[in-house]
Amino acid sequence: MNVAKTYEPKQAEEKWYDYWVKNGFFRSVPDEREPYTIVIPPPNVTGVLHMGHMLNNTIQDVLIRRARMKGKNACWVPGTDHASIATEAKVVAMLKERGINKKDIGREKFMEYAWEWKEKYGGIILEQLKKLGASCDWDRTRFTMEDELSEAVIDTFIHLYKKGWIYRGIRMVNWDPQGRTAVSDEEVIRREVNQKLYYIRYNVVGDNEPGGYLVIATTRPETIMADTAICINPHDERYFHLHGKRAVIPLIDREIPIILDDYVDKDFGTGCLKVTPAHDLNDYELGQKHNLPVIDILNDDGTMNDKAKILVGEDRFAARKKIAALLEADGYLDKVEEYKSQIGFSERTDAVIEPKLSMQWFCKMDEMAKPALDYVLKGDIKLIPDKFLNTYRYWMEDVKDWCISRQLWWGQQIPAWYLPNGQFVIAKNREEAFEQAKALTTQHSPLTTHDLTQDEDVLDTWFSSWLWPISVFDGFKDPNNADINYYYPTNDLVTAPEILFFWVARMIMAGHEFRGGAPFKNVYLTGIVRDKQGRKMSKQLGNSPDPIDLIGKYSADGVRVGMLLCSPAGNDLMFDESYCEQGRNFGNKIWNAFRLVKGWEVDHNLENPNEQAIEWFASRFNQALGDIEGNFDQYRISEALMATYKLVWDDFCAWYLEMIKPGFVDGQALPIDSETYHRTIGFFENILKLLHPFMPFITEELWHDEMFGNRSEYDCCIVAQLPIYGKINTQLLAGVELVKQLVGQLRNIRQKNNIKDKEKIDVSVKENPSVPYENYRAIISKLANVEAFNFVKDKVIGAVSFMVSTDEFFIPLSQNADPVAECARLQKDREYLMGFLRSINSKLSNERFMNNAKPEVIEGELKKKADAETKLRIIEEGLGALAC
RNA sequence: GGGAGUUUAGCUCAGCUGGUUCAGAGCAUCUGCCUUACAAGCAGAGGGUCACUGGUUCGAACCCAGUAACUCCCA
Repeated sequence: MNVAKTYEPKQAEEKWYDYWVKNGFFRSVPDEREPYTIVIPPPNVTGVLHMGHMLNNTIQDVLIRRARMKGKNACWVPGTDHASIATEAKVVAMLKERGINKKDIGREKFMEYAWEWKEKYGGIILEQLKKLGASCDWDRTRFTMEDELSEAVIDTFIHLYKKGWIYRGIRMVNWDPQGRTAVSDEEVIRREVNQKLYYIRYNVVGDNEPGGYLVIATTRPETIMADTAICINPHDERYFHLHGKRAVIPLIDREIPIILDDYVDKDFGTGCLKVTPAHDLNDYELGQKHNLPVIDILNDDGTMNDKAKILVGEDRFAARKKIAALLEADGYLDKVEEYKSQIGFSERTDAVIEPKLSMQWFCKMDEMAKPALDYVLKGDIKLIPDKFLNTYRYWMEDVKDWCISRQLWWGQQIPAWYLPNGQFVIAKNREEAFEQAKALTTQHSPLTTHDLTQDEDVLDTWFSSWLWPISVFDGFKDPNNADINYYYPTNDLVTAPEILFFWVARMIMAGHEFRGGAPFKNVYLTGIVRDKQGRKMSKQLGNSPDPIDLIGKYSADGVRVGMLLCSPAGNDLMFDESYCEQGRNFGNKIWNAFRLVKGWEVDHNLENPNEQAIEWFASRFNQALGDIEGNFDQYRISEALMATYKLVWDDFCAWYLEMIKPGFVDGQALPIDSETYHRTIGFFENILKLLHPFMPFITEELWHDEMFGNRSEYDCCIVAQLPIYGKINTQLLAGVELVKQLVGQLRNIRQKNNIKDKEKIDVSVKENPSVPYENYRAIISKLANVEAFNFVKDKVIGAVSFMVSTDEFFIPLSQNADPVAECARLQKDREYLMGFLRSINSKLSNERFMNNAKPEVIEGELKKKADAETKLRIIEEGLGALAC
């Protein structure tokens, strides 16, 4: 036989992926079958595959392949999002390298470069998914910034604006000075950072005494020039003398009022709070309340502007150091303390977020949040695992308006058009805007289309993504088309809990608003992939293996299995390469089982000696099939995999194949009978089907081997129908369980007594055992190399004895068993059994137990008692025979 | 500071409505094997005070209360 000893996955992976694509197995078009739909969480178009994607997409592929094999019309829609901040940052960096400044070339030219970038790098991540085996319908690949999807975004904006749900307003936003854009609350990552708390003296006007100053504590001394008040708690006795006074900002000598508000915590810092409305959210609110002016001293890039009066042009962090020195030099700095606090960082650029007042577009959430919450509460949409329900509710009940504008170019430009007088209209294009604008203006001031200027900003990428399940099926352009009617709502969504709110929740809102229903039925939330030390895998830390390297090392099937082995739903997974190794080894095991069967020669004249083994495995297979189905129903994918793994490795390879495989005579392999052979091929084929969703490549490779017969072009594992649940012979299953225990005992005794596997042994069992062992003679003698299997009336003196269930076995050895050791063993067993009986008897004699316990529990106890008593009697006989 | 979650074998996890002396799986470990499918393997074995303290119960890994550690979310 010239089949390689180890499985070589490389060629198989390429060959079969191409074959699947070529034959259109991933392709889905509406037909009369039941649809099963997944839309991919669109990865960032400029991104590369990381471990999180691997996990996420492996799960989706398992689900989609399984659905396909259950006869559903499975459709997995792939695509990418345009990731405005990340992509724009990359394009800006590329231009910078070429010596080009974004501002110099203007919007249009910039967009050309950006598209060029997208065309060049945009496909990478999808190509990588193919390596993993992802069976997406590539003909349906979408991109959130392609024309049709962009149109959907603009139409949505206009729709919501007309409803009064989109408005423009000045708000404190999270400003990313590096990306020079506002980012949403969800894109801010808070981290605890060691900082310094500066204690700064402010002189009090009209108080020239030596102690005529107050002290404030701040972590941001560079913002003192933006102060517009000092606030104290009206009940703070220390500061009664300051009521109605004014203070002077050091260095710039500007006078500001001292105001009173309960908001100030008397115990924090000095009890005096500097109020800087332009640079702190709480201060802003305080400022609104007290009608304070707003002085913004920072430029968009985080440098000081001329309103700061000093340190103009300095970066905020440089300014902080310098101002501390200036304050100290002039005697305004009381002291500096170490201080720990949470600081926000931009998820995209990692820059420290600057609270900043700016004009932004917002989408009102309250009305949309309510129905979106109800879908989940009522169970129309199931979160898996359901522990996320609480978090979801908590967030949705207190949802803030969504800041949807971004100060970028890469994205859909906001369809707001400004008139010269500052008024604006919302329209799909300049012409429509002009029509609307005309209505706003008086006849005396004629307007031309060129007088309109479009809003410079673009929409948040999530404002595209939230439409994804609808827009990929052109549900906006053509709300009644065949695709959306067939595929939508989708079935399962597989994503990370981190984006439960800003993606999942908003998709539900969009589903309700635009289609009047939920966009999917189940949301499977995966965990975060962490390294062995529990750290989140990230590029910055460099603790993430390259998925493509992993595939090269362990095969795509191996990595898929590796990911799933350590991924309980919703819990983080501590990834380790050794799981992939386990996956690879599993592939090799399957390969070798195949080699074994392939090597058999069939003799049609032979009788089938393996009836029991065959019937047993058929039952065992059906039993496992039920377990696996149950696991999938509950989305316990890693358990479904483990059940499959054990079925294949333990039951099929270690037991079944060993039971039936022909032996050797004089170095000559014996042939196998035709029935056993064909039944085994059938089992193997079913196993390939069961394995396929997890390990698509090796199963497809083996599927096409001639051993399984001739296959037509479209007869592929990927579209084979999963085996149908058949009947289970429970008696047979129970019998073989005992046979397996017996074989285990025999092997154990061999090892303990140094009996070689090749050396035959005789075994006797006491008459009338609980299982008809004579039926299993062939199996037992094969698996344990037993010569004679006898039934005896009495104990065999001098033999090693042991028990399986309540049956007593003897192995006569050439030299008699050591009576002392035998005695000790029996005594130990007796002790255990007596303890066991005591505990059962105490239950059975307990009135309350007898009154309260369910009848079947009591029955169970009685059965246990009877079994234990039988065993105890046998052991005592044995002890008597040994006279110890 | 508020809320949620986790804690079971060396590691990663199961353990459904309390009911076998109930503690289980995979990997890792140890021992013996290169036995003509597979050393990426075969056979066997060892390993746990179910975080801690108390309570409810005839009976608790499971229910309740408190404590500790870790993780996440929100402020």
